[in-house]
Amino acid sequence: MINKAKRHIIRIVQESIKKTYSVKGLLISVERTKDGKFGDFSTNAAMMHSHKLKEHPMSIGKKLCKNIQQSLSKDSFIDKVELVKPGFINFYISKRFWIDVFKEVILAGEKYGRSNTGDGKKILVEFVGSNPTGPLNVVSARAASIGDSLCNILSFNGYDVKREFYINDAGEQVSRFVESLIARYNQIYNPDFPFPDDGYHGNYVKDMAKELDEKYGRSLLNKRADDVKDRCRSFYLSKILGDQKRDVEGFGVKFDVWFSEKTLHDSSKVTNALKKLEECGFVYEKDGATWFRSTKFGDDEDRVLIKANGAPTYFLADIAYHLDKFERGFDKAIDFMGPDHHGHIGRLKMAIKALSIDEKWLDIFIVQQVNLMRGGEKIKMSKRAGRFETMRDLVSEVGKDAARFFFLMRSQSSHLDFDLNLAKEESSKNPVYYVQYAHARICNILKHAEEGKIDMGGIDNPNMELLNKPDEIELAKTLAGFKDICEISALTYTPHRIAGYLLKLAGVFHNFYNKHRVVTENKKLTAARLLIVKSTRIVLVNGLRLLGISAPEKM
RNA sequence: GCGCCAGUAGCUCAGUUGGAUAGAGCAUCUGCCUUCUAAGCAGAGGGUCGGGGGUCCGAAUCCCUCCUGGCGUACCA
Repeated sequence: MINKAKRHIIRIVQESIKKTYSVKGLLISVERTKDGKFGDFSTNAAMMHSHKLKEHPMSIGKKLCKNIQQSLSKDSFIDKVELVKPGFINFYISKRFWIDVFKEVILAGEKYGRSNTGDGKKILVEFVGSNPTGPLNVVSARAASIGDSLCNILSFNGYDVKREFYINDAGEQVSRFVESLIARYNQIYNPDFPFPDDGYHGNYVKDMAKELDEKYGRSLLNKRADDVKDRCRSFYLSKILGDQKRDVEGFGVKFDVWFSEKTLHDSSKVTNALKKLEECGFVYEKDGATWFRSTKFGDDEDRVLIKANGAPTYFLADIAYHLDKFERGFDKAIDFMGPDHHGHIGRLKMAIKALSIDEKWLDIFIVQQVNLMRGGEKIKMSKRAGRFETMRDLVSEVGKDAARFFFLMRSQSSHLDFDLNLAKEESSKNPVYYVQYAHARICNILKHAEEGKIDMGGIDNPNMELLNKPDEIELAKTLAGFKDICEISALTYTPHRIAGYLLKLAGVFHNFYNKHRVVTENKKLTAARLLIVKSTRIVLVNGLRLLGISAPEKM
């Protein structure tokens, strides 16, 4: 709808330029105005080209404007064209044009807002992935909301999207965890058994040791160390991954692939990646270790790929992982990483470059930290104390909808203060309810209309001309903007725009609701207004679905 | 020291890639429920967009510089 208008206006302006000036190749842009007092669309053509044409913007604008006005046919959907102060040419669109949106929405239904900008491109989004050394925390919850919602949005725009969870089930941290677990297990029988200095202190390790004890009893005490490690490893991994999977699914996220880092090592993909880097000439040996010449790409120092002890670093494994993604045929890969991965990003991109993969193939975003607040007080998060920091506790306290919405209101790159009291509050202060309430209200109107058994003679084709109140037009314009928002949000990987849009739409609707009754004695008007309300509902539902948030019919 | 991110209303944050008088929510104040949900609406106050330069017809947005905060700067992940 908006695109249609935009294209039309661009053509008109171009023709007008052609008629007035002989200069060729002048680009013009037409934008939606952000304020209604400047009309609906505007072009800055006169200002943009005043330099090239060596003429004052207002003077150019005057000519163009006059031309355009003359060329408008009587049945054009452009009501008015005017030239304003610095040189903007503003276009006012007729009410009739906007009103058509309601029918368009109803017709498209759950498809309304979709686009095909993705053109079936295969895109892999990796998010949440973490060390399997404990329950998922609130930052993971934030990443889950953002990653999942972005995937929804990308699919909505015609991309072929896969969600992937990377399990860091190899390397140092896992060994450390196993050591901690073995220590806790031993402590059941011998309280003096030493606990490793760099071990995991959380209480869940003790709980897990108890479960281990339930399964094996004393039998592990006198087994070979290697054997014990293996058993503990697989015991705890399946346990923790099971928990993480449940947490994530309880949050409404379903991953297509749970990718194990260990399989990269086992399948020699890691060594292959190293070989490729070698072939490209960016690898050398020093001090018994194998290094990546990242300084060639602007790094401060070169980075280790194979440690002196012969074990590959996380860095090398991650290179192998991304090479694997590339070889799986994805047109694009997106990673969401935790704040602690800051330094890693640049290096990973360097490695990608070294493998002569297009830099633009990989985009990496940091999901910033979350401060949990309660009544203005920051809750101190400490892994040791194992206090309120897990995704599960968060969801059980504030609910999936509130948690997701709060995470999706903000852009992922900024630090977030998450107020638990506010998220829990069932009141006007809580933005989640604000949006959901709009939906519930609509459902109630529809129910009311049905119960009233109002006979809608000729309801099949209500007379939309009856809709001419400013609030109705405003609603139409807002609904028309949904598609643009979806597209921008997909193109810039910013799901929070959808949340922002929904808040706006809910506001416009609440305003309309308070000023006008939908179901009245006036049957024709009722029929037309029911169409408004139904189409608003569709957009609310579509938007909430993109965020993974429910649209309750009653509140 | 170096690198990345941030600094916008009392608080928490948006700002569609350079547009017009910088926007929401919370908090504060004033109105609105015999009529489809008041979890709502309308209105008011509140700003040197961290400071200073520069580019441009036009800057919160781009460039330079300084100040402040967070994080990173491992043969951890």
